[in-house]
Amino acid sequence: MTIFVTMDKLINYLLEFGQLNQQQIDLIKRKVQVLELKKGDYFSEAGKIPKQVAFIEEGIFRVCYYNSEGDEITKYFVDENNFAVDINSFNQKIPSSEYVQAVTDCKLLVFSTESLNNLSATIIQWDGIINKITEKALVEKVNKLSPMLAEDAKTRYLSFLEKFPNLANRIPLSYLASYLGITQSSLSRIRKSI
Amino acid sequence: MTIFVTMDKLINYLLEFGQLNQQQIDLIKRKVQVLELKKGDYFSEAGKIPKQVAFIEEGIFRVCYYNSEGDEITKYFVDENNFAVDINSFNQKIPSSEYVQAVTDCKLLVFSTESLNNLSATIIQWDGIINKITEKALVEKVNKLSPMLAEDAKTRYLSFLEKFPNLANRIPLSYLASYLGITQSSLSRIRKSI
DNA sequence: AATAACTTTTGCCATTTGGCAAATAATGAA
DNA sequence: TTCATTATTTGCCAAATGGCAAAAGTTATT
Repeated sequence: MTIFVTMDKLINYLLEFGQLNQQQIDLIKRKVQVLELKKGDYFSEAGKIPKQVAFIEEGIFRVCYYNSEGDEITKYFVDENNFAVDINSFNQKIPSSEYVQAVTDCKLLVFSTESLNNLSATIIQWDGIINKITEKALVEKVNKLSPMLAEDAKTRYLSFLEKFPNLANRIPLSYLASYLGITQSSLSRIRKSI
Repeated sequence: MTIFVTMDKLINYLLEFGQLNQQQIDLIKRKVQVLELKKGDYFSEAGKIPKQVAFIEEGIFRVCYYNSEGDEITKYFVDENNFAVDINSFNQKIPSSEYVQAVTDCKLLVFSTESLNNLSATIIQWDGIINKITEKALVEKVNKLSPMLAEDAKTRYLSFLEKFPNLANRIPLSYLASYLGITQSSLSRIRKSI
C-alpha cells in the first residue's frame, strides 16, 4: 500500500516550467521524500544531511553566513512554494560557507542527489525544467538585492513589507535586520515610526 | 577568403564549461559577429539592436535602470571576458526596463538570437554550456550584491577596489556611486579619505 | 505562578551619509 | 589654445544610522 501524498504544490510548480505526463509525474513523486523541520533546525550544515534540494511546502528558510567581521548575515529568505537552491552547488570545489536554517516549522519535499541524477537520466525535460527554475530563482534574488542598495533603511523595510506582506511578522527582528543590512535597534525604531 | 579572427578569449571561455571539438568551434566562430561600441553607446536599448548576447573581449558594460524615484541606478558592471547576460530574457513577457551601455570603448563578439537557436540545435552540449555560464554569472552577481548590504559605504568601496582593482579608475564616479548605493559626493569624500 | 532565557525597545551620543550649491578640475571640440 | 561641457571636489548643515547598554516585553520551562 502506498501512502497517499498529493504533492500538488510541487507538481504544479514544476508544470509551470515544462510539460510532464502522468507517468513522469508519478516517477517524480516516488523520488521525493517528505521532511519536516522545526523552527531553528538546520537544513544544510556541517555533514548532518548531505546537500540536497528542498521544495518548501510550508515554512520559511533563511540562508546565512558569517562575514569577515564575524557578523551573521542573512543572505536571503526562501518561502513557501519555492525551491531552496543551494547557490554554491555550481561551485562544487569550494565547500559552502553558508548554512540553511528553518526560520519557522517547515514541511519540505526533498530530492536527494541520487534522485536528481536519476530523474535527469529518465525524464528528458528534467534538466531544462531545473535550469529554468534555478535561473528564475537567481534572477529574482538579483532583482531584489539590487534596488535595496539605493534605498535607505526605512524604504528597504517598506519594500520588504510590500513584497512579503506575510513574512515580516513570522521572522525574528534580528534575522530581518541582517537581511536588510541594518541594526536591530534601527529596524526597531523604523518599525515604530510607521 | 575568410578574415582571420582568433576569438581565443571566447573559445577558451566556452571550453571552461564544456568540451567542444574543432568542428564545433569553427561553427561557433562562424555564428559570431564582431561589434565595436564607443564609450557611451548603448548595446541594448529601445529597438535599435534586438536583444542579443555579447561576449566582451575588451571594455566594460553597465546595466542600468531608473528606480521609482527617477534616479538612474547602475545594477552591475560586466567586464572583459564575460557574457553580458540579459537578465530579463527569462522573463520574456515583460519588456525589459533595463538598458545596457558601454562604459568604455568595447570590442564585442555578438550572438544573434538566430545564431543561438542554430547552435542550440546543432551542438548537443550548447545548452548545457550556456546554462552553466548563465548560472555562474547570476550566482556571482548575488554573491557580490549580498555582502554589500551589510557594509558601510567606505567598506563597499574598498571591497570593490579589491574585487576589481583595474575597474575603478575606468568608470566615472557617478556610475560607481550609483552601483555602490551612495551619492557622488560621499564617494568623492571616501576616496579622499584613503 | 515563578524563573530563566531570549527578543525587542529605548536612551544617549558619536559617526556616517545625504542634500544642495558653489568651486575646481578635467575633457573634448572648435 | 580657448571655450564650452562635463566630472569631481568641497563646504555647510540636517538627517539617518550605528554602538552600547539598560529596560521592558515575550516565551518557554519547571
